[in-house]
Amino acid sequence: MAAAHSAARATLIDVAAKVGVSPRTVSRVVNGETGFSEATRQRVLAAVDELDYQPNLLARGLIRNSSDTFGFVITMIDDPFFPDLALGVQTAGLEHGRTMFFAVTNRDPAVEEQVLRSMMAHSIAGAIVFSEDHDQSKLARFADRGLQMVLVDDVLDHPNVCSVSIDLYDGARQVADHLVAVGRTNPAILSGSSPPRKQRRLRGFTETMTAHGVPVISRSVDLTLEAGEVAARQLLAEHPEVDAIFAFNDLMALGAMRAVQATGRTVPDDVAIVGCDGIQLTEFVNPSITTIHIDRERLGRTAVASLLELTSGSNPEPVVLPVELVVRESA
Amino acid sequence: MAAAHSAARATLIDVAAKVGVSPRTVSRVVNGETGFSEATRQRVLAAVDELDYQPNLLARGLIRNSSDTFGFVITMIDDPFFPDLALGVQTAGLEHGRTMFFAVTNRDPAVEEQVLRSMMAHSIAGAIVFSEDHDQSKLARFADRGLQMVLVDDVLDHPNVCSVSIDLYDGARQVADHLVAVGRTNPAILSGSSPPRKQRRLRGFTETMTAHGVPVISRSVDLTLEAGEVAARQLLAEHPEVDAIFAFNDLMALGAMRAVQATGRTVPDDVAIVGCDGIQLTEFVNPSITTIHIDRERLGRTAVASLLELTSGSNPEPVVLPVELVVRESA
DNA sequence: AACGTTGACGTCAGCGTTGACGTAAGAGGG
DNA sequence: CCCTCTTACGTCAACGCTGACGTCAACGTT
Repeated sequence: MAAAHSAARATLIDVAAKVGVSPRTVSRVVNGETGFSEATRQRVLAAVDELDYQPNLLARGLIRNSSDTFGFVITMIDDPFFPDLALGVQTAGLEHGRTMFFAVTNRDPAVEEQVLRSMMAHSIAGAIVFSEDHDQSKLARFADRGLQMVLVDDVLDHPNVCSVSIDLYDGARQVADHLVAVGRTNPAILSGSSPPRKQRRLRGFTETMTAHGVPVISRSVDLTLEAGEVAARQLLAEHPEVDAIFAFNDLMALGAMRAVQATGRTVPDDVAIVGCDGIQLTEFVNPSITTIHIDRERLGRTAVASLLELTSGSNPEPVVLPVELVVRESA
Repeated sequence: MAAAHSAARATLIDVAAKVGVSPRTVSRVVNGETGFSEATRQRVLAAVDELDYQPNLLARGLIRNSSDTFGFVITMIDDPFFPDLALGVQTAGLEHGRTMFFAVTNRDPAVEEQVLRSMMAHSIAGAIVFSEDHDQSKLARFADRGLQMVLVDDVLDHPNVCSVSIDLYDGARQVADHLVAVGRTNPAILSGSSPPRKQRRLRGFTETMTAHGVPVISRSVDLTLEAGEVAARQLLAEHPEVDAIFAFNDLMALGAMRAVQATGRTVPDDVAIVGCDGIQLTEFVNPSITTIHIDRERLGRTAVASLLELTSGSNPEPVVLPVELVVRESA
């Protein structure tokens, strides 16, 4: 079977031979260093163009012990939150000419370990990671081994790690205030099965409700539509008085809404529904879903900016992006 | 400004020194070659474990002139079709221990060029590409330079290229048959602004309708929800007799449905709506959308399988996956 | 006993690049 | 005219790994 037919890629040596200089000089021109005349520069560039020379990034990465590539690791991809985040990461990365390794862990710690190891083996410059590592020991170990990381919606105190998060405490507070303002008195929250440090939504909601003198029923469930539906059905069976459900993400909110409607109740008249993330879906279902809007693309861009800072040697401030409650029909 | 704190990674030489053999022997063990005793193997593996040795994939890629990494390039990511495809690609890739470069082109040919060049500079083994290159000259040029590619839903006759597609001609035929069966006589199709060779949906629909003696109104529009909405509004204004709209993808179908409803018409009583792809959204809107279901994850897995074949030297058969019409409320 | 064969290693070079350092020619200063 | 400095290069080694090939002891064969 024929191997890939390919005109062998031109190297520095080929370019150098063509111009009649040493490879080192070509390297200098290509990398924008100094130490060559304008005339030489022109001739080198012409040869680069003619031979369609492109630096071998593996060789460069090998001596520099770090490639220009970064990793992007997320837990799932069927929640539109993540594609939107990925778009921001990709766009910002491209603007800086960076190539990106990509992996979905399916919330499996073993997979997370595998992909981070693999990325390290490729000498990535750093990684943007959305992890659900419960104790952060794994992340800490990678950081100890020298992997620089930007954690999305998570924090870890380590010189190789910085953080980009979302002000979900405030978002949840806004939700609570809104629900109280529209007269709800028996709210429930479907919180995600995330690590406790990621439960700012839960704290913001319950603490604000408590301040209003309103008790909250809380359930911890999987972050999927199906889990939201099942949980809401049980919730309503056990607590028929519930008149508002705040879900950790929009998919769960949609699931909850279906459960509510399946019991013959009306949204929002009988039960108000509020989601979180502001994915496109929330606009198009009936009734449309009130949600905490997160600028996911901006979150991705910010993560890239922080990573570039981190890998260039400085220590970026943790970022916390603001959120906005978008009131629609469901609450 | 501290550089990344890192315990220098162990190399073959470190492992060899620890065991008391040559690096070449360690390499042999690590790569599962032959030529060492079982006792040596044990000792090497123990040292590998103890030093947490991981091969430097840049160095390996440099000598082999090809890394174990492959590229995955798509045009957009806000259409859930692509995340689902990505999930299949990622999962299958991971099963084979492959790391994946990822890029979104936003249908910009310049970006497509940039990312493919960048990936080639990283000596990727091959790429899975969903392109909208109108004339395929760019793809052909990359193939000529030696890049092995699997095209998704596209074909190109070149020894370095193979293809994984979807039987959308048949899908469109099923749609046409169904619409005729439920008594529609004035169908329209919102086709995408894709290259002609990707218009099998259009041909399948019109040819089948023609066979039924039914004329078809056709519009070519952008593959987005918004474009679908605008196009359907115009269509209904100019052709109020239209009683069925088949859209190239589900997002356009949803846009069309909104336009229909905005004119006071009812779906499906006044106008039937059929989409394509079978994204989750179609189940949850009201009315739920009849659509051609594509197994996107399988498509992704298949693409990986073909790429692995292609890069290992054989010439995989073009694959065409079957589709299934899922009849819901909208038609 | 001489000889080929096999297994289990080791040696060496080189993939393409860049860091560190060397050098020769010209400019500028005293 | 000598000395120093700068500019514009070139040389060499090394990054970590593996392909090609060499070596040496143990074994089996005639």
